[in-house]
Amino acid sequence: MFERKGYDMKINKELMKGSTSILVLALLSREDMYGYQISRRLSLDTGNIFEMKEGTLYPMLHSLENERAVESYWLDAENGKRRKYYRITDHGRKLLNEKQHEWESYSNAVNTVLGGACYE
Amino acid sequence: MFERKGYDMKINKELMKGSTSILVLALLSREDMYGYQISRRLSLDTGNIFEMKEGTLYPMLHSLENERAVESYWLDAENGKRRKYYRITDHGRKLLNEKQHEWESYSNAVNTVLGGACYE
DNA sequence: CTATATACATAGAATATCTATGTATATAGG
DNA sequence: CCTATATACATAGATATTCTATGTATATAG
Repeated sequence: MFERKGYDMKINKELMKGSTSILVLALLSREDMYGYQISRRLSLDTGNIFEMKEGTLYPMLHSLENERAVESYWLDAENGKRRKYYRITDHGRKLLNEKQHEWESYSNAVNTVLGGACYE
Repeated sequence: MFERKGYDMKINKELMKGSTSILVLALLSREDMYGYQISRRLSLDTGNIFEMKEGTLYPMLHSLENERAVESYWLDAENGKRRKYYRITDHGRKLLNEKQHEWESYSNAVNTVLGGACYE
């Protein structure tokens, strides 16, 4: 995660904590997706800023399912692979909405503090 | 941390991870401060969104000092207490600058993904 | 036939923050 | 007078999240 190709941009992995599930829920709010697709889409949408590893993504999808924020179903792809699709639930949408408000409060607060920073 | 008074707004504590040191460095970039003052200021500046606990703040100040991002010195206050002030170093300012760029990339990426979210 | 991409999954390591606790002094309230 | 609260520093251990490493399996490209 956080290995930008070109000019080895490295973002502190810890920044990611707590917001990964928001990202996944946001993607699923638009369309059903399967795990591998989610990880690809995240890299694509963010110019490789986020590269969510499978060791992070799959356990998270399972725990989102446990808390009834998403539901899953299997489909066979034309390429011969089995794909486990995830669909967001009403509860999941509510959760996403809450998390988005949290994120706004949080990022505004960080920007407020950083806004006063002095570099020399 | 993250207990907003009025309408028990609770922000996922995990969101904080990785950005706490940026906040501390940003405050110190403007003026020397002591630990207790930093924790108060953070609460004040962010409307109680951030309430950095002492168990988080003091160890972090120590590790920032270990990596030479800050320096400390003791002063006696007029109220009879001893205060350990922290001063940011040149290295610390460089670090702050880098971390701020990381934060921008990161928050832009999150906003990009959230921007496409659909709530019903 | 071997490497790579796709596709799912789990166990254990690493790390950051929190909770809980400790010390000590000053001040306000009962 | 005594106790609670605020100030001010500090550390040990619990908790939680993500990462690393590894595993399975199939299809396709070279």
